[in-house]
Amino acid sequence: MSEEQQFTELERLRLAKLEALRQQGNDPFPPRVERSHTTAAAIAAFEAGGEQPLLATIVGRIRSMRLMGKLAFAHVEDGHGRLQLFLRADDLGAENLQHFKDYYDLGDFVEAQGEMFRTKAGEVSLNVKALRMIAKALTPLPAAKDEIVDGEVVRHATLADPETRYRQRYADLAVNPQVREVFKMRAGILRSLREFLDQHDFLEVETPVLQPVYGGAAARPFVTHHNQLKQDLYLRISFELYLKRLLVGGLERVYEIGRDFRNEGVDRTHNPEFTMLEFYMAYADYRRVMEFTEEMLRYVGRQVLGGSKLSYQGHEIDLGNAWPRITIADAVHEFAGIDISKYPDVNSLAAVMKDKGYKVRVGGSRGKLIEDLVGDHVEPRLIQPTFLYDYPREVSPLAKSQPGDPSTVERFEGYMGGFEICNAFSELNDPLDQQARFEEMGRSLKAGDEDLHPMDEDYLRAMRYGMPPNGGFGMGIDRITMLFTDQPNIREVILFPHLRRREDE
RNA sequence: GGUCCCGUAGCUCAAUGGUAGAGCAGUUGACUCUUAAUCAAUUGGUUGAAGGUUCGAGUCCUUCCGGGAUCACCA
Repeated sequence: MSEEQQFTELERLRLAKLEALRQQGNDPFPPRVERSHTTAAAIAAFEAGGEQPLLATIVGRIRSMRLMGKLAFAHVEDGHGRLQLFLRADDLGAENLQHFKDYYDLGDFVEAQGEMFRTKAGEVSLNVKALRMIAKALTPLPAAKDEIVDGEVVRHATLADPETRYRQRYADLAVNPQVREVFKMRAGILRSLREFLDQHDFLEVETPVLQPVYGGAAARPFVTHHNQLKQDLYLRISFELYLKRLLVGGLERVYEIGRDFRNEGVDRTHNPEFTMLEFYMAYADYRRVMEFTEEMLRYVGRQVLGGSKLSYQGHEIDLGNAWPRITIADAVHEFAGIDISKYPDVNSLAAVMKDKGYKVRVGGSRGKLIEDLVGDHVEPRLIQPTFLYDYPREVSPLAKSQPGDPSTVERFEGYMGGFEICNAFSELNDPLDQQARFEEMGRSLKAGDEDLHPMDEDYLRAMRYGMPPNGGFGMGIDRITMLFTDQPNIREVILFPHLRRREDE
């Protein structure tokens, strides 16, 4: 490909400047740089030191320029803030100022040395005595202007097209400071979850991503192949069955934070790969796990929000209170107007749903219909943190049955902001019951084929050695991050979300 | 996968079926306290792609590509 085709007109202009710098003996990408202060530290040191002389060498990216005859201003941004450069012919030398005007562009990384001072307009700035290019930007950043309104940087005409933002996240991050904040918050959430679990004697573990048998959730997997072993492998759809093997092995409290992969539709709350937290807690039941969940999210709120309140899409959500606990039966009764105890079989339930004008899936079990009722009529109403509990047995093959009610299991889901954020149960630890459930599930799935799950014989063998009673828990990190950062779309909290490949990639 | 909406300059956006434009960025010039600097001039387009209707298409139609919303799917 020729240079003409490879570069845009704007890029070719910058390429010429880069070449000119090289001709003059200035490496536009030097291997080492000097930095005495971050921009924020330089400003803080100047403010703290009264008006004492303060020499500083700062580095960063040029975000704005205002060029005059014998004077120029520029703002440089680094990871900590921004600092105005003041370049005056008298101090820098007329030739050096001209050099700056001729060869430096928005987006370039520079190293600037000088003395801190306050401009007539009152802004703490660096009176530059020496300036050096440390990384030339060939492509202009897709942003225009900064404005300071009440101390906040407002960026005008910035990159807004979601497709470009996701495909070129580097440009999005470089240009949209609020996007950087989302991912700092995400890191804070992960950090505080680990802190909380570590403080409660949990052991962080790592289990296989490539699995010979997938399980622990209902989803189609991605399939791959190991050449030497001549064996198909699946990217995990959950960690559950591996983590519970560890309880058999005597690890009482374990957790894993990692990636799950599900070969399903992509939408506002689903990405094919997503980050999950699962923990398993020996000798706890699902009620203990509910309390623990409340504590854990309260802790995260304190650490990353500094309190218990958050705002999600116009709703005020408070993590500080005990979460209301509603059985599935009561919730469906209240929000969908159906008393499911009166409809003990799939046909009668389907009939009453039809009477009420609700959509009824074909071939669904009674449990599946109840889940649909929850999804359509209950879930969207659960803005404040809420636990729904006691789920239908046939949609929960890994959960322990409710004593005295074989139709439900000890399972709960946590809801917030109108969607599901976590799923937990008193884990089934009876190997014979588990085998029966797998077989039952195998039969019902065989009818609809597609999602036929192979039975995990090794998991059953592990259970036969004896698994302590335990409570297990899973939570989508992406959705929690959506809530904490007030983002309506999961792609906004995933650095490089999955998009269809384009021809030019 | 179904339905609806969108794709115009590097970025943000205009343009009754009738000459493709503006602001910012860029380029040239002026300017020693600017901060969306200002002032003057100016470059930049296969309107996502390919067909079709029409005297004439950014605009209407078809197909395709990509994105968004929504539904379906996600025990």
